[in-house]
Amino acid sequence: MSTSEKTPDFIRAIVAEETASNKWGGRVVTRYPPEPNGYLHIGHAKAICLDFGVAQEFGGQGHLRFDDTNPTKEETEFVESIKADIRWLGFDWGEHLYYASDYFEQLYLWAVELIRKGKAYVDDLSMDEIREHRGTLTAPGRDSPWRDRPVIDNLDLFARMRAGEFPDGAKTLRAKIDMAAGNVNLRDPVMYRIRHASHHRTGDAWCIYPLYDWAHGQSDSIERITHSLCTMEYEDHRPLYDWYLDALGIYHPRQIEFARLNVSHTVLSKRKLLQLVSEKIVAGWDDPRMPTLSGMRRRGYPPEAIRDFCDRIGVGKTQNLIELALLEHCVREDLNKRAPRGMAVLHPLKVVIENFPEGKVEEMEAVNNPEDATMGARKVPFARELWIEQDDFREDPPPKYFRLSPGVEVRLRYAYIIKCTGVVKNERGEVVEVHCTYDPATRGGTADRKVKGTIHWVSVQHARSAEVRLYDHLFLTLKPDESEDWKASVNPNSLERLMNCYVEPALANAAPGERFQFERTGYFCVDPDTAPGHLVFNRTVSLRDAWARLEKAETR
RNA sequence: UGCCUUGUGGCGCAACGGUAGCGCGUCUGAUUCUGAAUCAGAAGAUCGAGGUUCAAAUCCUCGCGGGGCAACCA
Repeated sequence: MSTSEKTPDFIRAIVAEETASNKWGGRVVTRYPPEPNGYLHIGHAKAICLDFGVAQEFGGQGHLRFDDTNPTKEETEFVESIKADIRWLGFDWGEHLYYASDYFEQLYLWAVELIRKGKAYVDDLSMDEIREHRGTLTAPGRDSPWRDRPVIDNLDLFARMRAGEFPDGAKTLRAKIDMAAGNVNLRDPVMYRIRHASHHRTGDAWCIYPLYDWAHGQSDSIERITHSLCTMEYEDHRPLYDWYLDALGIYHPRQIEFARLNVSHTVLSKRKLLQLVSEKIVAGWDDPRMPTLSGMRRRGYPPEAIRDFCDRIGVGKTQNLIELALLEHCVREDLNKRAPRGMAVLHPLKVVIENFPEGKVEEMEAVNNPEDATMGARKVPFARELWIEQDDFREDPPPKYFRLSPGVEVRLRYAYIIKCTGVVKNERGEVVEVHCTYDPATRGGTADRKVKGTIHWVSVQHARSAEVRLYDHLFLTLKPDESEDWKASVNPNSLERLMNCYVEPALANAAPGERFQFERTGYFCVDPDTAPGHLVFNRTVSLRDAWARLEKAETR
């Protein structure tokens, strides 16, 4: 609904315009082209939502194409995780699953064609020599001594490169463009390198592999992509993208670049993410603190919320830093209307209701989701001894504290109004038990007596114990990336494991992946570490907490 | 001292020569058996200087500032 009223971003505007002018014969075809060398993260989600979203909105088709041109870095494991993550996000490539490696033969033929046209040559320069000849950002490069090798020799040498006659790095195939170009990408870019390495899909069929620039545009062309959307760092590559297609005279898609996503309090570079995992700063790629899709899934972020987020951040060309708070807002908004409620006590404190008969149990009716009546209600057992949150009792309450304290009344959610009559302390003077009396006339729903506070609880004898993992920002700083020593700002308290929590019995059989709102504390998701007799919940995101703000403001 | 790109509230995105608007965040207040949600309201912006024009965020100059690019990575 919101999208229909929103003015389209510049990419959708271009697509709409070109659709209106029938530039592409009524087709809209996009592609998401990951390299299978790592896990997908929220930044990739932006690109995926854009690529598949645009195709969907214009009645076109989105392709998934693995850009697998570098056998030394890519693995099947990543292919599978990427497919799973994209499906989980909610997108479908239908029949259109492709691999750049499927096009190796065609690419080879086209390379031969460029050689014949005098637009490519075999170079004997070493990697270092090529770099040296390339010049610098401000100084032009120099031609390779092999640049004017006769076509016939180039043809012969290139065939022998493919045949495996030369060792790794001995020769390359280069496009003959302009060693003095201001755009460094145009200084005779390498098209093929020799790598005697086996590829995750083509095995040992090849020992020469195309580079990104040579593979990408031609793959787009083969698939008859209309709009090839990529991030800004490829902007300087567009002239080369266009050059190859024009030199070949084949179908020519339009490349459009947009700014990649940056999110506060985290890092989104594959290298850094890998470091977090390999240095065991986090538990793995799917650690709930990670900005990976697998991490967010485990944490309990719904795919709908992530898509909504990608929708709201927009698409532009300027450098951006999206506040994590926006993502959290999207998660809360989605979960608020869908997550069933439950009561759980994270930091337990025992309450004894002195005038409630020992051994007596009452069943209280609790609404499953006040936002959605169709989700029904459940029974919650109530007895003489209860667990409440330590934060919900203060022996010496500060001003505006609406919860339990000596002589003060609060409502127990869905149950009775109770009044604190006294406390029991241990030898260290800490309150270990709170004594109360209840008013039988105030049972859930009946009495309309006003009390300032309502707190949640769990019956001691019916409680199930659980482990709860609380997460905070992985980094303390807004832009950890900015610092050379980015790991210094890792939040030492980003994970807090509470081993001694109690949840209401209705939650006893929750299955991994199920999401709940624990009333007054936050949204939680059952972790796969859950085993029979051992419940584990991840806090997806806390509820907004006006009291915490107030208290924080007072302290300052 | 090359090439490409970009400057609108704290953050992100609109306004395409005609009253600068939206979302998040922040702050009030109402309401509430979740200090949640919801509702109402507030504060807060066009990088600078010149021009063109009745009128400029928008067009033109000149400054200043961000980002990217020199793998046989993608």
